[in-house]
Amino acid sequence: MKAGPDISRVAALVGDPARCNMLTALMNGRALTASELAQEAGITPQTASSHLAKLEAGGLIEPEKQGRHRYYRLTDPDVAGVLEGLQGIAARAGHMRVRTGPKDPALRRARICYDHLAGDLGVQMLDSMKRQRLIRQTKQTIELTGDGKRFMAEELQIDADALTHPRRPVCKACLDWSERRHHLAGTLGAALMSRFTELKWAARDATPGSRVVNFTRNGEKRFAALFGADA
Amino acid sequence: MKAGPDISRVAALVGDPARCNMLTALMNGRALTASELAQEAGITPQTASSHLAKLEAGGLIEPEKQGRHRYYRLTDPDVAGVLEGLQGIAARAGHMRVRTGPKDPALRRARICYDHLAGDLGVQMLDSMKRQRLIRQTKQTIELTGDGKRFMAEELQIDADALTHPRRPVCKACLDWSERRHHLAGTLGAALMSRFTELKWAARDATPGSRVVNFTRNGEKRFAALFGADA
DNA sequence: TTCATAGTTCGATGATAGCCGAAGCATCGA
DNA sequence: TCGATGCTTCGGCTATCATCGAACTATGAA
Repeated sequence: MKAGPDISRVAALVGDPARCNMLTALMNGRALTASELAQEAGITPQTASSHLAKLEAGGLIEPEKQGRHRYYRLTDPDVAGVLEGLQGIAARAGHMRVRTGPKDPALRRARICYDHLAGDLGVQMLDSMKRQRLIRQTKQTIELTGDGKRFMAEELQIDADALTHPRRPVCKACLDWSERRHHLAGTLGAALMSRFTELKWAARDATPGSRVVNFTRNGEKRFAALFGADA
Repeated sequence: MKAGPDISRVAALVGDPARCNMLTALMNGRALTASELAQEAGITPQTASSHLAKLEAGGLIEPEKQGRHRYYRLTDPDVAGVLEGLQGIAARAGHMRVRTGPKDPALRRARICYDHLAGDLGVQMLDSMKRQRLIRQTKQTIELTGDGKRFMAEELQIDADALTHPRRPVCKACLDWSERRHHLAGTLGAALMSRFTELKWAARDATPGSRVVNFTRNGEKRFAALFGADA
């Protein structure tokens, strides 16, 4: 028996399916209202209120009052990091949630994972980048090559050297749950996603809280030209 | 309701106090028998057996049969990483375990966290570096100063400019659970640890899987000269 | 003021899951 | 072969906690 932070209390908070759904819904970084979170978790507002109070007391989420709404967001990127870590472990153990309701092909195809592109297209992009030797990935490391830097600058006007960040790696392999393979996270992953948005190749779905990313017809073509299966 | 890795199942495993005690006991990297873990968690062997089966099914621990004993260890450094992350969040929220009795003082004093120094000495080092203005840390950022670069080059023959890595920041503040304060991670943290090893100031404990770091008498003196409380 | 919406508090209920005693395997030593 | 030890399975007890209906507070709109 050792002294230390009481992990189990925090973990128990995440351990309830309803609360976990709420947290997962917040992983895209946006703040959601209590009602939205209740719906997301499939529970009544009363129950949600109780859960939200517990999550707040546990330091996992922070409220922000705005009019008669109460917006909640994850306290901290560290919280999102732990949740991602749990996702990785769960995926490896083969514990996937059973899909209920209509399966959402749009969500499988392209969605936001925190701030970068995930889903079929996200995985496809990283695959293509490796095939084109823009990114080199070994078992332990993943990094942008010289070719990759040039490519980012010429094709997408992204200055890779400007992406270094003290608390975040430029490239990070993020396990994609729908594909069970990696897609690209890190500051480069985020930069790519925001460039796609700026170029109006893609936009986040208008539905509040949705993580779906819709590509325009033109955007899909330009994306395929750079990162298509034959590129 | 979305599909995805079932975080809540994994989190619920950690969320039970008894199981959490077991996992914490395994965090030093050593493998323990079922009985030892039962005692560690303060429960009977029957109950422990049930918990261990669940943890194994959840992919958090792995058994190794040896005679009539069954040794368990954490599946993976990733698991330890998630546990450390949870510890950080719990510590920040002020949720500390009440049970005291520092069973492994060596682990508290100096241990490996991934590839860098953690524990009392790790925290002390970062503190000292900030006091000497080798590192500047704001709420959001942490970076090496000019003085810091010179110090690294002159005192430890570490070329800070060579430490830039596409996937990893040079400096990163990592929350230390035993001290509830930050220690230094990132490529610089790793470089320092490997330099200490090269200089034979410190070595990882010989026990397989152990995370304890043992400083030599001379190493401790040299370390204190650079990063001591009065330096 | 009056109504509507967002959110919370309270109390009762019911299911889940941790817990242990007892008994059952499996392995080791003699 | 026998007994001792380590561990697991089974069954029943109990406590916890998620859940919802109903009632309450607070903000905003008409």
